[in-house]
Amino acid sequence: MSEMTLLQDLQARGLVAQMTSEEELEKHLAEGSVSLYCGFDPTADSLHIGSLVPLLTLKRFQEYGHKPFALVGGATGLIGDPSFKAQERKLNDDATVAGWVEKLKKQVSQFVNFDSGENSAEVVNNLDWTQNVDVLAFLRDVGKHFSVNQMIAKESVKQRIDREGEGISFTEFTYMILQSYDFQQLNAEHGVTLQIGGSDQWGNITGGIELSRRKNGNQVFGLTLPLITKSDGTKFGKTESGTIWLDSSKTSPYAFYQFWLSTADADVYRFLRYFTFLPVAEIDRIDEEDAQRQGRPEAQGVLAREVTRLVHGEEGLAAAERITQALFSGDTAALSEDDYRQLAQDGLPSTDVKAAYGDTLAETPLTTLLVDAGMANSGKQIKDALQRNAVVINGQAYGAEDNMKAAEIFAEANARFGSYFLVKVGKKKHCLLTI
RNA sequence: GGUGAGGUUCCCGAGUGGCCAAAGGGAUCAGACUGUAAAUCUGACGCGCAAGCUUCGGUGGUUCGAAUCCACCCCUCACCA
Repeated sequence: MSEMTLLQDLQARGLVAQMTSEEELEKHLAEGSVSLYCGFDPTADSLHIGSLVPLLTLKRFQEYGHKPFALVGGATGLIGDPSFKAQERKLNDDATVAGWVEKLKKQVSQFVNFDSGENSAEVVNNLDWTQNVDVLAFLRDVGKHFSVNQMIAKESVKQRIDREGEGISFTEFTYMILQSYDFQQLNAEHGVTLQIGGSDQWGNITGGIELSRRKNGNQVFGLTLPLITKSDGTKFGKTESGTIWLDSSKTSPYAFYQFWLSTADADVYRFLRYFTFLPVAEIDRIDEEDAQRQGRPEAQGVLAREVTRLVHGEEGLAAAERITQALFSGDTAALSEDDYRQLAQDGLPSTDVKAAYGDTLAETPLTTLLVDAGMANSGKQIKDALQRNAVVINGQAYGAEDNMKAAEIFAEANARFGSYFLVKVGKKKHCLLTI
């Protein structure tokens, strides 16, 4: 890491979408430790990888000596951010949101350091300063600073206002004011002078800058991160099996690792810049070397390792690599009994066939059994796979005629070490069945 | 409150009495080719191994037969007040 400033590093990584006055921000950051914040709204019981860039960016700031505040939106999560959302969203009830807040607090805490003296991180909840504000006071003291004319001109709500067939409720429309109030409060109470967020947050951030200037008389700054896009135009962070969560009980380290490993070539070097702490020069070197080499690039492996380590630690990474090695090396016969036991513990989906079906195993079609095991969404998919010899159990491929032969297939004689069956459907889906 | 437009299978979107489990596209899954890529080609794609079963906002009705017609209700949007 040479003489690069934080901003230069962020820019080299493509991590800056917009910011307020580059020169002044650069100067401000050079003056000493800056307190900054980023908000995370509880919309589920875990964050997903969409929040990873902001989380890692907080960490990047902290590594440069700044003090990060992770804000969990106990209040804003009750309202719902309309920014660039096509539709009005359903409200979640208080208790649910409160539960999510607690989980997010823990999750967010993994990424920043709470024990680094002066610039130790803090976690705050905007419910703390909003729940007791009374409506009239809010309207008079805060609302008065916002012009509806300006608010409806914001790009982030434009499509909801202009577009045929959609609309926006007053509740969601007010979201921007709440977020602005957060910034102003954090500025007043904790000396926070910078807010970062996704590029969709720009409108909300500038609102807070304006409010801090008017109410606190302080100049504060904003910086947004780019929307993560994929070259094929599909949405980042989703796979066939759903969202990639940061919580290991929702997305296992193995599945997480696999997600990154399957990053498209066209995206992988960009993602290395976004999601890892590897120096940009190092990433460029990997890019060049991959370009020279025939066959499989190295970048996906590096990306998967780095990000899995950041989110799930060395242990999670080791588990993910163990499973990957076992399943994709092609040599599953070489696995020891201990290895099989380890696979299940490491997060390879597993089912106890005997416990689940017992005597009815003989009448259970493979289609049902494998759907239950989570290998497909419907029996049709398994049927299709069977017809194409894509169902492989302990190295043996089965066809459509074997559909009703579960009892024979899962006989003890066929099991590895008397109880394990490694099932593969297609090229990438695996699970462990035991008897 | 008034007027108008709508609510179709994961998404978009056709379908206005039988030929509709419902066109087309996207997404997704599987196969070939590969690098656990991309692109391309092939097949699948409501549920069910199958016989068969259940869908077109909801409820009732008309009809031999309804996603399609009628009534009421719910929801969304736009404009007007």
